[in-house]
Amino acid sequence: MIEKPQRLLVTVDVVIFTLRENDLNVLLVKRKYEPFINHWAIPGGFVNADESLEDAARRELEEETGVGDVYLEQLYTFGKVERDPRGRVVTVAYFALVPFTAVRGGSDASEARWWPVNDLPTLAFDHTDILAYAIKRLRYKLEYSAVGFQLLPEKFTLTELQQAYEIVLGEKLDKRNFRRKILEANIIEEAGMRREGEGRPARMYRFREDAVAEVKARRLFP
Amino acid sequence: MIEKPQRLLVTVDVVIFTLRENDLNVLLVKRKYEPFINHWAIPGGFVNADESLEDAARRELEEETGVGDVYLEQLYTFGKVERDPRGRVVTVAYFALVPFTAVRGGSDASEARWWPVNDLPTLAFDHTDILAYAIKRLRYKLEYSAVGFQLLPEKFTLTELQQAYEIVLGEKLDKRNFRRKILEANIIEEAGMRREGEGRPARMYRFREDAVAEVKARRLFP
DNA sequence: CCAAAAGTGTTGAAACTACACCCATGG
DNA sequence: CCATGGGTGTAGTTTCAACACTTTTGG
Repeated sequence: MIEKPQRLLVTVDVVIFTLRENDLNVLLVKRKYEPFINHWAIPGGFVNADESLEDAARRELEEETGVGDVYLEQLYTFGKVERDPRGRVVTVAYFALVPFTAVRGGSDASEARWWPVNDLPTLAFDHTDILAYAIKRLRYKLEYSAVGFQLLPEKFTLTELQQAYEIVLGEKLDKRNFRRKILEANIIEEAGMRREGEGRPARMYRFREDAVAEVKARRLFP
Repeated sequence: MIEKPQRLLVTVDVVIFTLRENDLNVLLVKRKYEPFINHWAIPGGFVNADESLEDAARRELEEETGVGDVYLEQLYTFGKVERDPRGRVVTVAYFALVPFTAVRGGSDASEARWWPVNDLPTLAFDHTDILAYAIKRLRYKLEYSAVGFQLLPEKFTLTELQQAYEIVLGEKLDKRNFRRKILEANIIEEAGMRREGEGRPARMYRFREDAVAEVKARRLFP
């Protein structure tokens, strides 16, 4: 029963989310080669023998966005035999949350652009499945934990945070209840008292470094 | 920047849980070769080029337990560079829940035995981490969803189900509240009215095939 | 009739939802 | 002084946890 083990191609794909133009957006790259030439795809690449999976994912992320130190989480590993027509490729999918303000154009020469998740092109490979799963997981996480911040700049107002949640979850939230829950969860702290703009100035907040982002206790939102 | 992609060794490891002797147990195998010879390890093996990850996991599961059609879920993919001293090996970890009654001795020649999760030997590779994560995830899933059934035979009493939850979660639960929540969740149905034994006969239940096991709504248990 | 396990309801506390007005600033 | 967005409290409802006794069977 002992066979010589076979080595497989292993890639990481990174679903990169941001908030842009009042919509949840995802970064896709246009493929320059067959198969699926000119189709849009989730950015990704092969894992080198001398780098961990997460290192590979961060490398991809940074190549595409210029951003390294953002929220990155392993999503799922996709390993159907026929998922790549060129041969057996296992892909470890990650998802990342980046503040749009932090993005610098990708250093990579590949053509890349943001797509609203509600208006996507047809994707290469099984990337439609991967993206659908990533969106589902993001919504789920937002309901139960506090990762929403990761889509915003370091400092933000409660209204901006609420808008982020509303965009991702696709539903309106009650202002008073939202603020109460966020503040009671004790995951943000004040960061400067005001800001420019119209109307009454808002308090700014930042994520508390010492806070446990995983608010396991109960659902944060309905 | 285009390099020749490197192929990696990919294994699946399957953390197999069961209930046995009033304890949560996990199946481990004793390694017959270096490295970590004579250490205990999570059962696993290489993924063949012509089988999906889940197929490979089910193959391992069946080799060790004789059981194929049980709950199996992908856990996480571990890919640090140095996790295997022989070289780069990425492992996709799964966890399985099997009713102890269903287990037939492994067909594999390897020495295997059940270990209570509270009294484990030192494990090979990074398997201590993998197992710790699997236990955490199992507890978490049990609180929020209804997978507890998967550790029991097809038909079971509510008392047996409650005991299963108590063993995994490591805490006593209130009988009346437990029954109310389980029955309101609408995931089990009656299956024969009674059974032999001491005391008053109990109703038997089975999992409802048409039920959605993922009870997303709210925590089932405190 | 006794031992053993099954089964069943209620009450007070906590959490949740819905809801409308005043506040601070810039122009 | 007005337009704009920021900020705040309460009441009714639902959910939750805590708790003890009666029922059914076998021996």
